[in-house]
This record gives sequence, C-alpha cells and structure tokens, in this order.
Amino acid sequence: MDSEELRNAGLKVTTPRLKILTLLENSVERHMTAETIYRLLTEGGEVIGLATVYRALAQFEAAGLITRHHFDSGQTVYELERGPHHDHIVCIRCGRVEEFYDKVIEERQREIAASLGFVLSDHALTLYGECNSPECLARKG
Amino acid sequence: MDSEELRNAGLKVTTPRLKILTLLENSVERHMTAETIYRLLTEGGEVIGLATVYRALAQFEAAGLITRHHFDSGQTVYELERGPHHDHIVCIRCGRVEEFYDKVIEERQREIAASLGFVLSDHALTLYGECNSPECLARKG
DNA sequence: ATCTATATTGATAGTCATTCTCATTTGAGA
DNA sequence: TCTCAAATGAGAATGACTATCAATATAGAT
Repeated sequence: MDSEELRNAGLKVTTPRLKILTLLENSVERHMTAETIYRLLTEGGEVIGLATVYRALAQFEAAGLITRHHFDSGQTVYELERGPHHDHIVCIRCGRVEEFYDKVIEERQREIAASLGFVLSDHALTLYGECNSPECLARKG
Repeated sequence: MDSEELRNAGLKVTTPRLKILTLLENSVERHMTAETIYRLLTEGGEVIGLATVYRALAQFEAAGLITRHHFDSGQTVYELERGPHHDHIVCIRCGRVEEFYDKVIEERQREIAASLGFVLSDHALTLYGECNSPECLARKG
C-alpha cells in the first residue's frame, strides 16, 4: 500500500501525496516532469494544486522515494526509485529514455573521484543519441 | 587573434562578441554563467546587454567555440572549448570544478549506446562530491 | 468518536534565468 | 563612402519553480 511507503518515509499520509505516488507507480512512462504529473492528475478529474505537486516531489526526493534528473532538453524529470541504480540514454529526436547500468563505469567513477581527492557522493551520467526506433523515424522522417 | 576565431566560425566580427571571447580566454575560472560574464564585463566598464551575452553564447556554442553544461546546482555554465574532450567533477560544498578524462568510460559509453541500438552523439557525465580542499573546509567548517 | 495543535494544501503572487520584440546601430562588401 | 542585412541593447515576456497565507486536513491525545 502507498500509505505504508509514505509512513515509512516519515511523511504524513495525505490525499495529494497518495495521488502523486499512485500515479508514479501506475504510469507506463517512468520519467515525468512536475507539469506532466499535474496535468495527468487534473485531466483525470483530480483536484490538486501545482505547488503541491512540486512540494510533494521535493519531499519524496528528500525521502529517497524518487530521483530527479536534469536532462539537457529542458525541465527536471522525476522517476520513482525502484530497483538498483542506473543511468540514462535519451533519444535526441523522439525523447525516448532508456536505462542502463554499467559496473565498469561505476567503478571507474569512484576511482577517478578518489584520485582527485574527492569523496564521491553522487553522479549524473546521461548519454544522448538517436534511437531510430520505428516511432522515432516516423516522427521526423 | 580573436577576430580570426570568429571569422573562422562563420560569425561576423562585432565588438560585443570580441569582448566576451576575450573574457573567456583570459579568465582563470573556466566555467562561467551568462550572468557572471555579463557582470564581469559591466563591472570592467564595458557596455553590453545581457541579451547580447546570451545570444553570443548560443552562437558560440552552435559554432563549437564553447560548450555548455547543466550542473545540478542551478544555472547553465559555459566553457571555452580548448583541448580534448573531458568530463567534470563538482564539489557540492564549495562549488569547485575539476576536469577529467577517462578512456575506459568513454569506450564503455559507446558500447552501451550501440548495444541499445542508439547512435551516440553526445553525453553528459558529472560527478558530485566533497573536495575537502583548505578553502572548501573553511567555507563550512 | 471527538478535539486540538500542527502540518499541509491550493490559489496566487513573486522570483529567477532565459528568450523575444523592436527601434537603433554597426559591420562588410559594393 | 554608401547600403542594407545582421547585430545590438533595453525592456517586456515567458516558463519553471518557490514563497506566502488563509483555509483545511491529519495524527495523536482525550
């Protein structure tokens, strides 16, 4: 149950938070902007404020329930934290996002940070390219 | 001469563009925001518009003279393109930016993209951590 | 189940970075 | 030097996000 997740995260269980969390869990699209979440909810007949969406997402992130990414093409996107860490590859033509995990890269990052005297706390790796999927090719011939 | 660079890039040689390019080449800090560039120039007695700075930076980037980065902590930073490709590690406490290049990571990225059916065109890798330099420690003890 | 203190919400105004508009100026070739 | 498209600067406009604040809802005590 979603209420459990919120409680475990130390957050009060409220209607808007449940709506957002449920949406994130049931959406096919795993990477959404705050605006998209707001739009999907209101279009679905729910009443919620945009400010509430931003606030909830910030709290979810602080609680480790979701992760935020800054892809080059614009807004911040949020993603439900499930499963192990991974990075992203984004299609610059159709916007499709795929995930990947690479042990070698993860390891090298730690080594590089250490060799430069840094204590690594996080990293952001995003690849950009063209996926050339059927939908992608259709989009811009 | 900077005029050469602009001409070679296919850009008309204008006073504001020269000011910006010269500043980028002579600054110790290699990573600057548009706002910083604008401030440094006007504080130096130059007359230039903020919109012009943004426009020039966009053109420089399109011409390959500079590179833009979106670090997690806020604004877009621009960096003069000189020397070979590299990625960044940013101190989350004092903001210091170091550069690094890792052949292994570069290679793995190409392989990963290919294995997912993407034609890789670019990537953004930024590590975040604490550098614990003397200035860094002084900042927040 | 009810009450209370406090956290949360929604509407809206505000902020900040960036882009657009447009009248004026400037650079490069004729 | 002249001409004219391209570039500039000032300020308005946009878009994403945050702060404010009165009204409301939640968690725990009663």
